[in-house]
Amino acid sequence: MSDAGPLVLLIEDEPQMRRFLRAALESHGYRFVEATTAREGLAQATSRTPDVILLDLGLPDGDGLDLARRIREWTTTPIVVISARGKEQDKVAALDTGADDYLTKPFGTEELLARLRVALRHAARAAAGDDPVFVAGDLRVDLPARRVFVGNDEVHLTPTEYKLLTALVHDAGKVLTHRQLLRAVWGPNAVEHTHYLRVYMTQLRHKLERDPTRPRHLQTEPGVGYRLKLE
Amino acid sequence: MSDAGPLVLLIEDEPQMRRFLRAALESHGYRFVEATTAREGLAQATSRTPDVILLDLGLPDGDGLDLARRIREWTTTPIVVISARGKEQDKVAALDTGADDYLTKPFGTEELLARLRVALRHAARAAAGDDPVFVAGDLRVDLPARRVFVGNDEVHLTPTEYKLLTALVHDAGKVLTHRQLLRAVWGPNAVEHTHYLRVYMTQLRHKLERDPTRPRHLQTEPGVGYRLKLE
DNA sequence: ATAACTCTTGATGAATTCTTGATGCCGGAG
DNA sequence: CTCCGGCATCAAGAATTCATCAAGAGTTAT
Repeated sequence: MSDAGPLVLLIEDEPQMRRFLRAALESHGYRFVEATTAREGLAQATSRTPDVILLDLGLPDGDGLDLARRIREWTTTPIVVISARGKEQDKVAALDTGADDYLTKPFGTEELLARLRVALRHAARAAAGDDPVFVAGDLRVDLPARRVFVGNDEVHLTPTEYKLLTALVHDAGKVLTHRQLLRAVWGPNAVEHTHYLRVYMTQLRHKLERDPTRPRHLQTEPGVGYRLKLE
Repeated sequence: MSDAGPLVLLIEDEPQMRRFLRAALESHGYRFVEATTAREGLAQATSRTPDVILLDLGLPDGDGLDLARRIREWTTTPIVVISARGKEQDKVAALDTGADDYLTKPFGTEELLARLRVALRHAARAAAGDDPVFVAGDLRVDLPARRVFVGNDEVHLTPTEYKLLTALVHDAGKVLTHRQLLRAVWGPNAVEHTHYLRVYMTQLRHKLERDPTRPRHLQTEPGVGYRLKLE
């Protein structure tokens, strides 16, 4: 966080609300970027890496929740949702999707700013060691771009392969049990299908390891699970 | 990762609201402690180290905000404020004092629970960085990552070896009887198979001790059991 | 509708781990 | 001094868990 003020990404399509928010932020030393669609919002989130994201759920293209989910795939940047819908169900859905706070319109400037401060407080505390690009040896996983490289070559992963890899990246260095991985990739109902894991680990190794027989990154912990080796 | 459910400290004096919250939490697998005064709340916060604190601002003795401030002096445990006062000014004051969320009465059970989940998510992420690691001399056991080091070298343990070691770590310094260890590792049916213990203690010593003949960590208590020496 | 890609599932040999018995050591008791 | 019980160690077969190949089912894109 530079001394130029925290950077807020504002994803909002209504011009009136945008003007209101712009005024509130500007007068309090925040820098901000704007986006008026979900697509644009996602692009800005990846390219500008804001300190906090202010997201209106009622966007013209696609669901705001979907956007939140997409963003949460690779970053923990706080998302503060603002919405006209005040139903409890809406709040629960947004918060469980990964939003960190939920404000119902209309709301006061001061409350908005206070909740933004809370979000930034959290972000500051969590910021240490939160690199959206994982690197270990010749392996590089770019979460925001959803791309994977070995050396200089990009490798294509299927959706399942990628999910498995991100699960490992998320707790890189730690041992993840079979159950943990299965739950993360195939959902809570597949917790017993250990065989899936074996098949996909072999495929991942064939794509990511120089010598799949002697894995340097994707290590198996016999009787326990797997882990992604750091360094 | 205890499966007993997160521990909530509930600081609330109104009996009716307390009953409501108790029901909401209980039916969702939370454990909780209660306090009805600020003084008691502070005491519980320090002694029980809850995962999240649910704080009503309208306490009989002293200001709830004061309590929040006192708690924030030494811990970042999430504080979710619930209050009858819905003025913007109140919210701002609470949030800036260190509260992580602010709910105005009346509120729905589902929203409360969702916001609790958010708070716990934050706490979990904040805690993820620093693993509680057991250390004794050159022996280091990182339980969350399931990794064991001797000096700077990581050693690989089989599931059974690791279970045995964690049983000893769990009561480090104390003597564990043969029966206790056998029950912990092999289950209640193997309580007689003392031989298992000998075999695995030998293996553990070979992996963890500089000189397996003269163990510095894994000490045998003749006729009783074994213990992991602290230091 | 077709083709290309992805996921699921079964079969098989390889690798690791667990169990079990045999053997030797040491100190105390007879 | 010798025997005995508790302990440590070694090693081999049994049991479990893994890696890998391949084929058919299911999906998605064109």
